[in-house]
Amino acid sequence: MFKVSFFEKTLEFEAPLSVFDAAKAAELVTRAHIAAEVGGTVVGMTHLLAGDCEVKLLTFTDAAGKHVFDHTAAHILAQAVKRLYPATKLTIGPAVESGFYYDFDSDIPFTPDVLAALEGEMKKIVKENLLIERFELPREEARALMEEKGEPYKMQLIDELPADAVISFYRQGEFVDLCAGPHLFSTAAVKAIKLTQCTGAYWKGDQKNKMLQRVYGAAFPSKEELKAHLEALEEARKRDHNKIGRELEYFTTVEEIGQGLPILLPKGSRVIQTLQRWIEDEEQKRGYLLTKTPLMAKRELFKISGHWDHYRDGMFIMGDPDDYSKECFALRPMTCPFQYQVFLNKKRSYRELPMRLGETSTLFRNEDSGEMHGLIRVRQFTISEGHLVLRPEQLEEEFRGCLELAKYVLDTVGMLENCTFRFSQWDPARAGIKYEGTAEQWEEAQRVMGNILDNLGVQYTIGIDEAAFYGPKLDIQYKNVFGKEDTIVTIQIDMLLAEKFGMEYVDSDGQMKTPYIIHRTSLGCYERTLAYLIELYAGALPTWMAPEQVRILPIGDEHIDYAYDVKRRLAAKGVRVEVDDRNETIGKKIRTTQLEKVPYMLVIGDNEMNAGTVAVRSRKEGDKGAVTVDEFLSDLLVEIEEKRR
RNA sequence: GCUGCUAUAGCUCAGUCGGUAGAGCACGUCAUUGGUAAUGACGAGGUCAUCGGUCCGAAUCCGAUUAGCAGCUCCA
Repeated sequence: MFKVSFFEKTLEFEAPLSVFDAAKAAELVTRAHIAAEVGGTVVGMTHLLAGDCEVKLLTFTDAAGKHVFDHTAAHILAQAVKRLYPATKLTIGPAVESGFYYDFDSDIPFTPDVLAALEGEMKKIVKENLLIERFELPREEARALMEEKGEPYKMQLIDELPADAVISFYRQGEFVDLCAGPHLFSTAAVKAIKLTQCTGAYWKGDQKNKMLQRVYGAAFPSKEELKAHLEALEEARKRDHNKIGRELEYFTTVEEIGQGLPILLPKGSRVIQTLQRWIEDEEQKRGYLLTKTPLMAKRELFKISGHWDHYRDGMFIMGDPDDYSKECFALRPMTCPFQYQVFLNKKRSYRELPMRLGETSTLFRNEDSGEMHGLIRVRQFTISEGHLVLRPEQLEEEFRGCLELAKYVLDTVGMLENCTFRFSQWDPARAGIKYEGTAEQWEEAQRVMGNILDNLGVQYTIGIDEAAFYGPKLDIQYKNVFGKEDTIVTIQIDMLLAEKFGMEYVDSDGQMKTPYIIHRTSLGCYERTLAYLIELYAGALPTWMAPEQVRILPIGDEHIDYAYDVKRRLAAKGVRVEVDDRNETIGKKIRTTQLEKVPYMLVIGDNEMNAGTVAVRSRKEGDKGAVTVDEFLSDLLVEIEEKRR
């Protein structure tokens, strides 16, 4: 006898039975139940229960249930590929957030036509209602089976499994795949499938390995859900900064200037200027000293910093890097070695620390040609850079200050809700290759940083092998409208570079000490942040940062002079305002294209003139009726000052 | 850098079998209309991304380059 608890009710059984049968006995199972969680492990409905356990039934709406569903969809894809292109070699095919993918090694390119054919074959497989069975084999037999099926990648995967691993397979019809599972009961539940794209991906994610063909897809229990998913994707595309950022004239690119070198048009420039002035002022309030350092330096500087050894491929170098009879310059990829010179300018006392240095810093990185993307990944960008030179006991307090500033800044622009924190650590296996310094130094820096993060109550994930070459980082990750993640802000502890540059201060006991350094940004890089703001607000930026805050619309020729008078009054207070007099007498037929991107519109006509007012139309609140210009202006200035969203 | 796709007017796109280029919107002029997504007429705009090849002839076929997109790898 054993007990199976379904939370709602508990039953007792004598003989082992499947989750499905147990749930059926409990009268809990429906068609929607596609998997289960038994004692915290996700299993299929055919999983045998033989002892006391707690069972939670899963549907597609549970993340774990969707995962099982998508994984089965990936197997159906692989089966379809093997039917239509038997020579294809299978590799791996997991479920991912956006659905699933499967990587294939095939000589035939999977063009859109091929994907359509595969989709058709997948539908057949679903109709065939193939039962999905799990079986386990000892290592040698597992290997032999994969050899017989002609699957070298699967053989390699088997060889790499730990000695005590259970080697399981799943069979559906004629198709067998090495897989840990779990899976659906049958192929029939996967009612709606869309193969979205085919791209390249390296085997095991290693650039040195063969490039495979990755087919992405999405699958749902019903056609309606698939349709809704595809429509949501379409909506996200409408917010794509790379599309609307160009349409709304924030930026453009020019073939002759080159990849990753966007032109910021007047609107984009104005937004960035607004952000930059705000950040510089905010940092000044918080005790930062402003610096302005060169955009380039001789190779010798980067040799000291270590960039020459660790970052040379990512730098733009002018001159022959190997000819030491001549000068060789490089554009700066980072600000650190330049800003350190500010500290090194004279002998420093402990009384001067913490020294907080801030700079709006333009950097140059020679990214690989396939990496560039709109304003998000570029070769020249400007960052709200800063370095804090500290006594050891100031580390925690200053780190907290940096984190508070970053959170305040991200919260103000509205991005904090979509942020997560990542504690980026080194990988000891790459010591001396990617990372400088000793294991002791790294362990110490990471211990200190871990303590600080825990003391501050920061919820973070750990990213192994995500550190900088000189130290661990706290990366603030931003998730965009497509669900893609990028680092927006980073705060790093550096125990190495101060020593390399000979940075020292005289401590209270008269001894020379090496300071700690925090590298940090507050708003990250302006171009990338602008891109995310455009997406976040679908181009309709909050008033305080909008490139055009007010548009004045005179109705009739006789009001044009007054419209310009109102414009002068607003502009004198720093308001970004335009008059639209292009259709001065058109009246009814005023073009309103893109007007929804401007926070306020002032309509000037006879009614308003008689009352000495303007008719205010707010993007957010609609028609606000007639108010005097002074009232409108004072409310507007308060809204801008408060940086309301 | 890698795999796949793409490039025709400022934008969105037609252009069949290889025979010297087309629409709508936008833009300009004139006329017309007094309140929030589209008045009418006329006009201007393209070395079909660039370079090379095949051909009597290339927007169209082939190759290279450049740029853009998706993904991989890398990264703020």
